Amino acid sequence: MSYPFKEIEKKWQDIWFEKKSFSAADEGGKPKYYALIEFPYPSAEGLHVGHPRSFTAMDIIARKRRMEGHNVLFPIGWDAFGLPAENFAIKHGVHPRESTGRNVANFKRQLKMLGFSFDWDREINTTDPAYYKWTQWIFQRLFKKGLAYKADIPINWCTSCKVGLANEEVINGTCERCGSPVVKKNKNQWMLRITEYADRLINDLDEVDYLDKIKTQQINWIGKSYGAEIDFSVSRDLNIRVFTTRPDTIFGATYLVLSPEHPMLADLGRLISNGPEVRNYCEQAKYKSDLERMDLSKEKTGVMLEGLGAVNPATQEKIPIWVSDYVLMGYGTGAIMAVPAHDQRDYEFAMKYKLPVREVISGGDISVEAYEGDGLLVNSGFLDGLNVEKAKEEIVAWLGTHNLGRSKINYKLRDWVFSRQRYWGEVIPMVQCDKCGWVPVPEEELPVLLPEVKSFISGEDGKSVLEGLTDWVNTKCPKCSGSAKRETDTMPQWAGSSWYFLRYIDPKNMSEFAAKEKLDYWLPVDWYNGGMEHTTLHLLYSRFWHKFLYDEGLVPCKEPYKKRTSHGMILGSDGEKMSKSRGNVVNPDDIANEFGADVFRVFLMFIGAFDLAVMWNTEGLIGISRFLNRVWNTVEKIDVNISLAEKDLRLMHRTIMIVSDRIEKMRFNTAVSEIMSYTNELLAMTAIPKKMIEILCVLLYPFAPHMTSEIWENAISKDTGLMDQRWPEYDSNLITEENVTIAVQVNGKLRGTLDVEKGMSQERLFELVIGDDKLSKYVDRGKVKKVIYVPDKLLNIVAGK
RNA sequence: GCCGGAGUGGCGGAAUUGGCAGACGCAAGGGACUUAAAAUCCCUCGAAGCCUAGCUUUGUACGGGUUCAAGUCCCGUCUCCGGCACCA
Repeated sequence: MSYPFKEIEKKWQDIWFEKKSFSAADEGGKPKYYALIEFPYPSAEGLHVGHPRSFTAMDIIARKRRMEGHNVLFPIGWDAFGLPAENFAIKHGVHPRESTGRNVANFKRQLKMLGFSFDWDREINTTDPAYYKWTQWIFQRLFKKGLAYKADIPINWCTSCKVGLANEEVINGTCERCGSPVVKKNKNQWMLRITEYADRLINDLDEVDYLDKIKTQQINWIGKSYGAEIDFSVSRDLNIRVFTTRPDTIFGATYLVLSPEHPMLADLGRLISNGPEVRNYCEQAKYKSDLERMDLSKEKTGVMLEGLGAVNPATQEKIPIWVSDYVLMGYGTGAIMAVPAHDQRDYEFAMKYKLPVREVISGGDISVEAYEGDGLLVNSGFLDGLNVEKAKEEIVAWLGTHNLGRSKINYKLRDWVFSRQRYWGEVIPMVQCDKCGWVPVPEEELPVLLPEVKSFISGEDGKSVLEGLTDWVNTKCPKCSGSAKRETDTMPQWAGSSWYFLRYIDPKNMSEFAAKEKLDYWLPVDWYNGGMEHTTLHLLYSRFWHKFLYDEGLVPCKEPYKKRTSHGMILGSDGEKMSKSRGNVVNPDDIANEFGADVFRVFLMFIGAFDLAVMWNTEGLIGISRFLNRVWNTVEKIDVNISLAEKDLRLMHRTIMIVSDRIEKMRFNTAVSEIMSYTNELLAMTAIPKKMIEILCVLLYPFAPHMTSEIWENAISKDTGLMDQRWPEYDSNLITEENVTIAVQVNGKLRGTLDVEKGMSQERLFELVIGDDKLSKYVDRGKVKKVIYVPDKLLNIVAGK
């Protein structure tokens, strides 16, 4: 008979909710512990099974920490601004506030149904004016410190969403959300100077405990590289400045290449004989989508600036200047010195346009491909005979003394495009005055509320909904009271999520984003788990904001998250990403209804290694369901009169050790299998000492809190609740068996096992082998060359033939 | 192309630092209980072979190597997944 999970789960959820069992106090004698999961976007589809995978994991940590005597903060909220709600509004005319509200209610129901130990008193919502007031406030502080600025730059423009995208939202030249091609478009945008923090975002990774691959991703995304800027003279008063990481190859620089967007092209136009051709090429580059421009397989294209040349400062040779879209304006200086012998991209370009290739590093075969490795310098004047590293130093010094160049560090990381031409986001709290320029809306007027609108459809020309609200847009300058216009761009979804973990600390504070004493108490986040897909952008952005707030003296620590882990995705049973169109979506409601929340939770932890992607397979649920029923049935065998035998103690302590360890290492699948084995052992007994059931309840409680709480109440104690129990410590004297099984090998081959007492000597063991009927036949005593003994584990007898 | 990660029975997956490969679970087969079924419980379960109470050989993507001993370490190859991608 299966246990009545419906009643039990409802009962305990009500108790927890009514008693506020998981509300965190902002002080107290206990050590604090801040466990964080990524707050979800409340989509119309409801909870994805990937959410409870992460939530259950951190819920296990949170519940275990409470039992270990910590004051635990485990909060939840809603990252509720964003495109889907707005797209829904465009389609159905429903205000995003309304649809978002509905979705939040549904998510809440689902999360409660799964029994997560969230502190519901601290629930936050990024679309709540009381929340976004502070998002706007932080933006203004960034502005006041010169870290937010407007720039007229080519942005990524999604042709379908009609919205500017951050570089990070462009996937292979297409829009991350809708997959449409992305083109360049000039737009005056708010930018955040994240590049100013690039070094600190790399260096401070030393202080935190993130998975190595997460650190690597952060470092690679920032993309720091060391090189030099070098000036190539074009005419008496014109220089082209290039950035290169290989200044050592300067003697092999046989031409220069400018990006089609390079500002200098306007000036150079007058000096060249093929101006129209060049202009035409640049125009075309502009209208190419990123998809086309980034297609690596395509042949490189370019146009030479005819009648013009630059002087290679090392060789004094006059070399041609080209324009090509393989050089990007957004990196370095937007101009390069091309060294075809030692850069594959330059090599391909030189081959196509029959440009000279000059070897300056020996070691490769430049008739086949560019050689990018190390070697001795040749054809390089005073650098000849040096290796690459030494030559770099020499040439940079030489360029410096002749005032032709200097060493320079560059980053792949660009400043953060912070503007969106959208309705459903935080209004950027700025006003533009003809006289005073950009002026922040006075702090006491924050938040700038998102105005009500009738239609959510943006203009054909990419004009946003807010731009159409003339009454709202026209306002007075806070400084001079002259006529001024409000900013109509809104913030990206990354804004609200860049600081939400701070608001949890003091969610209802009306006068500050969070009180200092509370921040001092709770920060940093002790453990933050989330999806691998957020380990570059969200993590980088929120670290950037946090560092800024630290510089402002508003938070007590440099890094927001002490420890960061990531869970793998849950794929459909077909091994594909779950999606409506594939029809492979699993609805948590169905699972909870049929099997119960506890089975669902334990199953999610059992399904596979936590950090790897797993396929959903419904069959496995039956195994977990049986397991929990078996646990439920253990109480029938409780015998309060029998005491613990030594072997029971050993089993218990071993299990405590392994389960504790596996939880901390997030190897939940093996923690569960260990509890299963323990349960199997218990059920094999004719009578079970009560203590052993107690331990079973405690160890399983973080995974299956409802049913273990019920068992505890029914069979262990009515007075003290399970959640108030102490997480057990193990006795290291009791974790090993007294008797051990030794694997006996002859010449590395397993020939049998021997059960002996612990700590037996090699000599005695060897005699036992010789005396053993089954084993002795493999060993010819006279021919034994060597015996290898791993105490209490293995004996390997090496013998000649 | 570059940077990560993975490849183990019919399936999901175990195997702290090299030390009994296949824990735990699913599926399957057999048995008990039952009028029957479901549920539950017990047994078997990588492959091949043989003189079949057992024994032998073989086996962790593929090919080499190191070692008394390799799923684990080293070299090379293939496949899959994730991230980045003309970043000079």
